[in-house]
Amino acid sequence: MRSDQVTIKDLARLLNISISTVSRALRNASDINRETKEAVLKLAEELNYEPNFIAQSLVKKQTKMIGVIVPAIHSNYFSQALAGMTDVASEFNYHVMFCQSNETLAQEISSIKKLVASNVEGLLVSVSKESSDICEFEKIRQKGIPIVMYDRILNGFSCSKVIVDEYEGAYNAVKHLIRKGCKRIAHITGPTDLSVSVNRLNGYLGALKDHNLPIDPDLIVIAKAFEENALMAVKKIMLVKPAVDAIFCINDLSAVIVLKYLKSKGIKVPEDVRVVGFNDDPVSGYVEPSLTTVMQPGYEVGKLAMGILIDEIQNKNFPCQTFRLRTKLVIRNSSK
Amino acid sequence: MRSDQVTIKDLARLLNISISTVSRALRNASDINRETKEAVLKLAEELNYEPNFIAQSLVKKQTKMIGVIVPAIHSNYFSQALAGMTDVASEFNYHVMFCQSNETLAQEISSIKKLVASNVEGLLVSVSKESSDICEFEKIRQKGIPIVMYDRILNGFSCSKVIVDEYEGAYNAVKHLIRKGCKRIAHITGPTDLSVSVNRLNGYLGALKDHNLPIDPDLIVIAKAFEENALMAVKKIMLVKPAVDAIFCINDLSAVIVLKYLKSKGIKVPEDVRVVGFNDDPVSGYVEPSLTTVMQPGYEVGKLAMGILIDEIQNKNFPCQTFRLRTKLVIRNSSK
DNA sequence: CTGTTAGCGCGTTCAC
DNA sequence: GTGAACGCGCTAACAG
Repeated sequence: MRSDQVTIKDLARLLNISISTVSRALRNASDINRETKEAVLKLAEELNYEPNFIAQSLVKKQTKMIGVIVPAIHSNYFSQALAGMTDVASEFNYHVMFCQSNETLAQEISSIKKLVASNVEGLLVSVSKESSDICEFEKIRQKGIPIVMYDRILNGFSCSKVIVDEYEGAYNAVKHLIRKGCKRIAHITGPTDLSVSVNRLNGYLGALKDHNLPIDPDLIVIAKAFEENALMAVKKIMLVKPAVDAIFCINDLSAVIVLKYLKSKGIKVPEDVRVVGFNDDPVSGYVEPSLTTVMQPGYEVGKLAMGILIDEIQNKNFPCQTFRLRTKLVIRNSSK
Repeated sequence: MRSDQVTIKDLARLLNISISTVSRALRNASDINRETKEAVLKLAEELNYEPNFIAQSLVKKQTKMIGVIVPAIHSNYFSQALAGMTDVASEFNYHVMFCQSNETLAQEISSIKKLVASNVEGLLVSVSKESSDICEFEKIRQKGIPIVMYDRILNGFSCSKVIVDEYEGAYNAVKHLIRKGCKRIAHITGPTDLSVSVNRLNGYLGALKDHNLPIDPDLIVIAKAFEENALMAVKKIMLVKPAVDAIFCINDLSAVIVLKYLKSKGIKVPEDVRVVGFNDDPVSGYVEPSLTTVMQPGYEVGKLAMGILIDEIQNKNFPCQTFRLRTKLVIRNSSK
């Protein structure tokens, strides 16, 4: 912090008036002489006066800073969300400080502590894959710091939440496959305790059920670490008899691996097997054939979450609501 | 900011000692009785005391905050850099506040002003495609706020800089093609006033020259908006006689489009034409054939830039240096 | 070793 | 309308 900065004290001295008068003039208070006010403003302009944010924070007890926890910044989806957040924040004159949890609980906790110690006025968090304990978040709330969870939420924790309707997204993806005539639709899912997995799996199951298609447990394969286990999953799926005619994958990167494998085996997509992913990762537009996928509105999630949080900061005692944003099915060649 | 927070005042009152003694105990000062210190620490622990960062900032005149300007957060390269920055920052107990310029000068300037008004101790900036004026940055420097530029730098502005040796990266990519026996190597470049374009083009030219290959102007095609014009560029290139046997593209997304086009025309990669991209975007591992490309160490750029900036903040009058990080050629199937 | 005093830059009473 | 005085939570200089 530069020490040569002009302060209201300087202005007061130069104008031969008191500090508090300067303060009033600057803050556009009501009971102030027009002339003195203009004089102050003029001098402030000339001297390039800028209020000291830190000092203001100290006395007003508000930092205008919001902390954001992101599992992994390099994820396309989360960086979109972050973009939405920063856009809204700057609109309301808030700043965002963000930390990555890198999907570990330890980093998540230490990040939260750092942000809180920096006096953020609110917290936007998407929990790591390891997180399931709400007690750390309870502590924060007890300090009176509002929390809004986005995307990866903790069901046990009561706060406003912004999520994507993954159930509907998965449901529509599978419905699309059914409409295309698919009858043996496999699903590559993730760990059973991850909400992402559960929601998408349920959407898959719901669509099959609503269209009177039997549910074959052999067609549901767990890829524990998503794309890292997708190859094994697709191999397993392709051994099942009678043969599948579609594979709905938990995310795009898994789907890309599936596409590669099928191609290597001479299995034609979409003619023999249709494939659908989830996320609308940029990659899905580039693979061959291009990948049908479920678009999640990351930017909108970020915008909405930040909007809600700022609301909660400004009017305390906001009701906890859960907002569910809708996905969009992006149909490309892998399911045509 | 919560008002119910425990302060050193509370601790002092409860222990019947003075505020400054508490402060000393907490800060682990030398001249303090072991017993009183332990008593303070114990009570602080019990009451869950946490120092008020804002108050500390005000008196110590340091906010421990660093501002980062990123052209576009969703770019894989920049999000990597950001990750590197946050890692180093947290190691040194600094926080990062970041803003996107979205590649516009207006947003860049307003972001900088915001960050400065928030009393960041230093600035890490990668300029937008529109920026060429150094005067805004001069103003910041005059306030005594150190600036380090990374990746997209302004040559006219004197400060420490961290860049990637794109010339060498391009040179090595083309050299690799030459070693593979290519003799008619085309290049899809970008706008002539963009440093990215210039550096990579020069690397291309240098490699041809050093290997005594003629430079054919017909083989150098400008794709003004990179991938958006890549299709036109490759079409043009494929019309040239004698036919090309390799295409070196300014970035991966352009290269992917080139691959698609060649495939659609029944031209085999790498047998008929070899293709190389730039960036090592995740997409390059997924396309078919997988794409040879030049990896830029984004994470390292971020780490180094943040390290230098923190150094400059801590010891004023640091010499301005330019660090040039090396790229790595990632050889995949498109050039095998 | 400890307490007193004096700020950091600003907002907010309260008299005048 | 304006100024003096105080406080936000903390550090630092100085006595003792």
